[in-house]
Amino acid sequence: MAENLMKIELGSPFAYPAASTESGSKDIPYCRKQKSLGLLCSNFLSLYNREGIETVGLDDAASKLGVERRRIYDIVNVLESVGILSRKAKNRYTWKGFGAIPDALEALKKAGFREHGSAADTSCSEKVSDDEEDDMSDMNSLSQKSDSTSVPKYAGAATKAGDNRKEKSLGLLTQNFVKLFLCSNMDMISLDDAAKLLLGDGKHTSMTTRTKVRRLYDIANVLSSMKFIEKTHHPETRKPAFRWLGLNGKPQNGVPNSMSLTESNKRAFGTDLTNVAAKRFKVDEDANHILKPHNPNRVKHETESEDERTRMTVKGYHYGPFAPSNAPKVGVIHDERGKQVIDWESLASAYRPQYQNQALKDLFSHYVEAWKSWYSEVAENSPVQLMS
DNA sequence: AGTTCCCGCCAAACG
DNA sequence: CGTTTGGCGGGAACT
Repeated sequence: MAENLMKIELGSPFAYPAASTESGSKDIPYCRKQKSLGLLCSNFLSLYNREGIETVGLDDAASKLGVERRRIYDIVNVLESVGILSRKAKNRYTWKGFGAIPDALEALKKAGFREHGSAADTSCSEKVSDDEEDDMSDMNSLSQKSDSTSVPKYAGAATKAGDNRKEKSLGLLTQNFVKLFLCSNMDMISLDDAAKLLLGDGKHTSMTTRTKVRRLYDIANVLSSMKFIEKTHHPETRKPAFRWLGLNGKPQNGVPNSMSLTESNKRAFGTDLTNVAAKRFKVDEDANHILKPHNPNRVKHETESEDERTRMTVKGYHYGPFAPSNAPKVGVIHDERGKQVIDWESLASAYRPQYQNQALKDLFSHYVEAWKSWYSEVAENSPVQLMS
């Protein structure tokens, strides 16, 4: 009997059909697509990404977007992980805007490297903590107390089922997911693999993984709507995976002349701890990536006709100033981090991961190592486009 | 049949 | 105690 119904706000321009218990059924059958987190995120962003906004209330957002509170928490948590929002108080978040993203990502990258500074580099040149100024952005609210933030590392005993709540938060998961892209050489990964990696130690029950993957889907949808990542497919294995786009397809500043001065613009875009040079656009996947170890795929046809948009043309909603970005933005930054032009996915499939739960860290190093050796081999063989 | 992932129950966390 | 947050996983929409 304990029937607990959450009431759904109606009457907003986005009011979803809601489960019409009986009768009625005059309108749309129900379209899952229109209720996706990704779409909700787009709406959320276009609703708040405008001048004048400096705080967002959860209740306000929920009713304006026509969704239950629960959904707002999901959106807000991942947005906060990327720096767009910041929890100010109960029921209230501070709008930081897209301008805060670069710094947030930078901080994540640093944190990521700090955590598992393996890498097994030949010279093992640990980059001393030089870098004057240091991360300007606060240590982020998500960074809990000491303790191993993300990846719990190998731990023989149970991780003291104490504050597991936070360790499993969507926000933390998001950050770790992003770190995966920022700190490793892999720029394409399947959610399943990501789940295993981020699962940390612990026993991998089929169920725990499933749950984690569910969460990753949620995150991926939001990140996708912001164009941080893009869904693709592994070249050989038709397995779906996500590729990191970073700050490539989006304008850095929403408004042309941000009112007053942008206080958060301290450093230019020299950001990158990985050397290498600039990458040019995205490397399309197409049918040309063989796992041939000697594959001189430098030719890279720049066709990129894989665009078949599908611009999620909702009934009548529009994103605000950002999202779509089909046209070449003029003020685009040069790429926040030099990524290799080479696609590492080829060898990835060759290495067919089968790691289980023992060493995620090892796996990590493996990827790096594998890529390195392969890369140097190719580099010697051909010029590769690494122009600085 | 497998993948994607929305819904909302219900328990921590926080007044 | 009531609220706010937000894990978590069933199971339905979508390949």
